[in-house]
Amino acid sequence: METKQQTSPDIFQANCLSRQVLQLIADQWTPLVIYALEDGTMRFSHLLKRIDGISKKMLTQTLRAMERNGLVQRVVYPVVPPVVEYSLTPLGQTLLEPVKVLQIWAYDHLQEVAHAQTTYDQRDQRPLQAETASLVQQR
Amino acid sequence: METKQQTSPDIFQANCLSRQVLQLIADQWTPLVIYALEDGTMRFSHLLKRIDGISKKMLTQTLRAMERNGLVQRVVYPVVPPVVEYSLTPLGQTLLEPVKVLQIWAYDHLQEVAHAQTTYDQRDQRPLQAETASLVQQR
DNA sequence: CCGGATCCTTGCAGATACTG
DNA sequence: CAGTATCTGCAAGGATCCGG
Repeated sequence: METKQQTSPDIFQANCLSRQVLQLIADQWTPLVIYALEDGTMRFSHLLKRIDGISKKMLTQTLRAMERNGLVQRVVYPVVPPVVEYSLTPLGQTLLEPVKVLQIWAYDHLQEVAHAQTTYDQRDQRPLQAETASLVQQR
Repeated sequence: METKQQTSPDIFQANCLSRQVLQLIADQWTPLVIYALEDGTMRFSHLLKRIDGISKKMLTQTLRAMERNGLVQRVVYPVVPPVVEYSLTPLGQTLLEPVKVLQIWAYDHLQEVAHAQTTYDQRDQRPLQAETASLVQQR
């Protein structure tokens, strides 16, 4: 009972905290928002224009979650019309590097992924049976 | 005509290929599957047990997508009961490093995220107006 | 029995309209 | 301008059945 369940060292456990944290940033928009805020502060509407394809609702949702997780800071200026500015917190800035690593990977392997998809879609229904199947019979 | 629109250099464009590739791996389960296959080949049922919380359907779906993207190789042994083994392709192995970077970040910043969440949930409805608002009036 | 296809329910995401 | 509220459609995801 000395090792509490709450911080399972095994990321494959559902109750593992690092897994839960990982899932906070493993969604469609969070990496893009982080990347968009790299240069500094941005207004809501600017983010909305910058990140092509995101809806107002999704941006709000994503920013709220990120704010809750301490990744972005949200500052509201009580003027009319309202001005709301978002920026990365120091914690959020530490995510820039990991996110960039992912982005660079994506860029570097565009071709391979595209090629793999084409190949897969072509062979389509071909089963690709293993010719070494006989080896496994003795299981 | 050599530089087609399909490869927009700006990741903020929806038609940017690197963004589309990025979204292929930015989901709940793909990073975990990659991480689970680090050590080599695993059977479907083993993955299912190892990755706590994933459903059979989601695992199938995730593995199919990863196979299509060239990240994993799927080998079917036509025996009864069926044996299906999955392993990372060379391309998939190049993702191990980026995924690990993310996972390490998550582990390193557990506390900060948890603390930020607690703080956020406590102040809850407090608006946190900016006291520097007057500066902005002149916008 | 294992892997996965099929149904069916539920929650998520988009569109629109409205408020401060 | 920066959200919130409501409705609606679709797809994620769980439970169940099926083929081999």
